[in-house]
Amino acid sequence: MSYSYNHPRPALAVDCVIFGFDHREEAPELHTLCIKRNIEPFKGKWALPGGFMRMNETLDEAAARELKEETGVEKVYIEQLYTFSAPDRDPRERVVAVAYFALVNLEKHSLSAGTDADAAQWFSVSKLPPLAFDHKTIVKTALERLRGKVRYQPVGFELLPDEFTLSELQALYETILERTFDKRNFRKKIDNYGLLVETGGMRRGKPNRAAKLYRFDSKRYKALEKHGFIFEL
Amino acid sequence: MSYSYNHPRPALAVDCVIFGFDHREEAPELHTLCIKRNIEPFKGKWALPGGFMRMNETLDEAAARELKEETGVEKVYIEQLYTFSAPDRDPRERVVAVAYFALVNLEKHSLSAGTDADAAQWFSVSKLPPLAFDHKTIVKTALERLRGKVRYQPVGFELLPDEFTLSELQALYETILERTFDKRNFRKKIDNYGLLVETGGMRRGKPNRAAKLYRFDSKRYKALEKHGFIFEL
DNA sequence: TCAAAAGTGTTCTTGATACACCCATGC
DNA sequence: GCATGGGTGTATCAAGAACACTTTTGA
Repeated sequence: MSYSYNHPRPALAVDCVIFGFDHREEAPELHTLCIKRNIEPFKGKWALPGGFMRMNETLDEAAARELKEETGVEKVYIEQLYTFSAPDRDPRERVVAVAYFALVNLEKHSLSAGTDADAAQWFSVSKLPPLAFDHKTIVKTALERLRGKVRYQPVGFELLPDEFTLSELQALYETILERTFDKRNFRKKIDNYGLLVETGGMRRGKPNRAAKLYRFDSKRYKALEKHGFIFEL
Repeated sequence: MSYSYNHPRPALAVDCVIFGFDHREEAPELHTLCIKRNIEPFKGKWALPGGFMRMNETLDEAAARELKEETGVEKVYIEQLYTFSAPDRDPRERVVAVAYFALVNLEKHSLSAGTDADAAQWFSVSKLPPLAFDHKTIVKTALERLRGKVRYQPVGFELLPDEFTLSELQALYETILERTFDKRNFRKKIDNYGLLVETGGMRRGKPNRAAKLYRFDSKRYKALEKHGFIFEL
């Protein structure tokens, strides 16, 4: 290969912050999927899944590929977050990392495909273990972005099962935004948008009244969005 | 230099979208500063200022450095935008570009330092010339980001002189958001935030009533921000 | 004295907030 | 039958929208 430009080249990595939400806990919380490194540097430490971009793929493709290879997660919401470039972020040489964040339904991805339990694990974001490289900073940045984004775009639904109850949705927003909502007002607001449809199913199994299940009407949202509609919570 | 990793390495460039606002036109508009390329590829075409990251600097530093070197612009608001990685975005070889956007006061930077008039030029964003590489996409992405950002963060002030009139501020928001505001309601809202202070000066010179000048109280904003205050327009 | 933009209040409508009780279910 | 969360309505308050005239200035 001959280079037309003659410049020093950093290695270029992608790293993924995968957010999952556990709505079944008493104290629901956001979780992040980490993998245990089995090579140096930081061998044995927890880190974000990631790897190096190939020369024939885009960063988006690299992020999706690494996500699948390292955690089995695929076909989920994923978005470029930020590019981290501190010269010493990798102890061995210059590596620039393009970070992504993904939103997944934790139930669907509760650890199975291609990873043994010791190699990948969900951590609640408030109890992260020490992470390799600058991955703690990356997670923090991702959290801030998620908090900002969730307020004016309906991305929260990506973290829930296809069918969910209004209480689950409310718990999700309360967790991410670190505040509480009045139940009646929350339901009223969601209702007004007309973006949820009852599926007919009910969430049973707990010793209390069964809850109606809803799904997010993304077709309707896309239609509204084109006419300048802005989801805001 | 010995490499610990053995991976193909793309060249890594930074490109800057510099936004300026001309409030003196009858039809005020956002402008972008472009430079004429004097090397291949795309020699003679207009392009965003930019260049390659060095191995001992961060991307932020590279962006600020290129901005200054190529346009003389320095000490302005600048923020990382997005990283572009289409494999064929540079016709010669793989170059990944980390895009930044800067907000400047157009009057202060109306082309002088270190650039001849043929080498750098402001274009209104609705009348951009054909741009090199994928720079058109980059400008489009920057515009979308600016539009989103301006609604909930007081970044618009970066585009105005230190002292500005309320009409200028209103024209700025109307231009960026492509809508109109009622003059009285706009002033009321801005007033309620208490983030503008009268400087005592007046904008004179036109055959109409002189307008009071204001400046943005960024100290007060930072204080409010810490208490969870959110600017929103 | 004229044209052009600055400046200013009130009414109405809409959305946000606050608040408390009955209902269905599994154990 | 009891503990647990599901589900609902109304009154008040604050913010947003609609709307028109007088003032100051330079030419």
